[in-house]
Amino acid sequence: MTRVLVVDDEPDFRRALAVTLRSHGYTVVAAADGDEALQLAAEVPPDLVVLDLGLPVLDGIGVLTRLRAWSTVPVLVLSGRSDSADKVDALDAGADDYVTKPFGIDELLARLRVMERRVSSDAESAPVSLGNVRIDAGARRVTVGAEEVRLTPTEWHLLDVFLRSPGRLLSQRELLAEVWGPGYETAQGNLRLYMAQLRRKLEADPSRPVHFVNEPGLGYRFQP
Amino acid sequence: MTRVLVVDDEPDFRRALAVTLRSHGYTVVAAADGDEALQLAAEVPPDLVVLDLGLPVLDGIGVLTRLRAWSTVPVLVLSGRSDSADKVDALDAGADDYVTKPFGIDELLARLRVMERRVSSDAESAPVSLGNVRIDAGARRVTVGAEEVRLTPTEWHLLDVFLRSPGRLLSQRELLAEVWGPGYETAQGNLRLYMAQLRRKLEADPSRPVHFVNEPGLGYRFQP
DNA sequence: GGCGGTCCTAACGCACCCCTAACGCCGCTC
DNA sequence: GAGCGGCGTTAGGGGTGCGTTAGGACCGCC
Repeated sequence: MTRVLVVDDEPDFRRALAVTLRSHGYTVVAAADGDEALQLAAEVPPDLVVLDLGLPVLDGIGVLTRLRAWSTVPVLVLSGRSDSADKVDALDAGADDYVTKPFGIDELLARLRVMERRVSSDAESAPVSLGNVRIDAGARRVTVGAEEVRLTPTEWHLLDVFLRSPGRLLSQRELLAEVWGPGYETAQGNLRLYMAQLRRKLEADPSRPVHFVNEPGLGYRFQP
Repeated sequence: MTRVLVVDDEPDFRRALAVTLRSHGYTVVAAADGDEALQLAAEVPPDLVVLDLGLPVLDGIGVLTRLRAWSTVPVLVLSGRSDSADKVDALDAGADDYVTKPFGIDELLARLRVMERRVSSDAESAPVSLGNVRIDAGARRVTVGAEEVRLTPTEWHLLDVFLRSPGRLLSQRELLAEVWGPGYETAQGNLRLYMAQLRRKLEADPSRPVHFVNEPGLGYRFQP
């Protein structure tokens, strides 16, 4: 299920858009202003973002800039202004698409499908096996041999990030920003703790990790 | 240099667009009809495609469909029709963006930059091969033959600088300033040390370097 | 109110990485 | 052939990052 974050300050418009998106199979999270949007995006990272430019206090470009500091989620910008300079500013600030109000809902849905294609082509979730450890991320289930192992929400969150980029080295900044949200990039002790937890539960010999390897000074790598 | 394939049947428009794109640093290949476009795309795969929908014989949607059979290159569709159904058709057929004529050239360029961002972020993980040594800077991973070689943070940092400018001679001042920061331009012993480390880990015969060559009195050169 | 579970902070060894210094070698200059 | 500067190599000490443990704060549930 694709999760969409809708950011717009007009309650009626926001609600109408949310209803339409839900009727087309999306899971919708709505925010009324920039701060709420950033907070929601950090707590439960969405798959797509629909962002209105005309927000009070923190405007759309501001939201986009701060979001892009740690996230690469596709963002579709909505705006009442069709001025070319506005479009260029938003697109160069990190937006993936720009639609001017009023717009046809069919076009918006089609453009969302384009962004969805890109996301889903990256993420494919099939069960992973490490020796006698089986990880089924979709079903939120881990079994070691015959017996089941329980993971806490934070452990799952961390494991998800690794499953998304197998073999790649993930810097501590990336991991911290992804799991604990932006602003927690300095809580390294936390990351060390949960890496130990994952290893204790998923590695055959936790003191000699094979699948969750640390590269000193760089970060951690998940080896399937 | 980003390669753009421009497909449009109107010679004047095609030429004008090509000139504009070239003046903004793109390498442009132009095609006047669908068959020529597909042939060119197959011969020398472009990084981006700008496709007019109103082509004779094989129309834009047809080109898009055949292209998508084997290529995932980003495609920006141009069209004189602003009808919502046309946009939906093109986007669902595999287009990444849809711009209606007449359009502001600034907007088109901004939208091309968006697609360019995506291509370059994917191509970030393009591994480099030196003999039986494989360097994947994106995944932070180096393998010599079958076994993996670990590099320290400073070694990676230094290697990154070389990978960014292959074949170019880099002065010691440049290297020192880039890796150790400005002010460390005199710590040449340091640089010699880490060059030795890189050679020991990446050269087949470290005492006779082939890829990391010193030019006495000048600096070092990376030969892929 | 008691209790199990989860999450976070702080502190302590230990290993490893980075830097400095010194020495031998080669090629260039005179 | 002697002197010199630049380069490659080795060894050792200081510092930092990592794994680990213990303890307390917070929340939901019985």
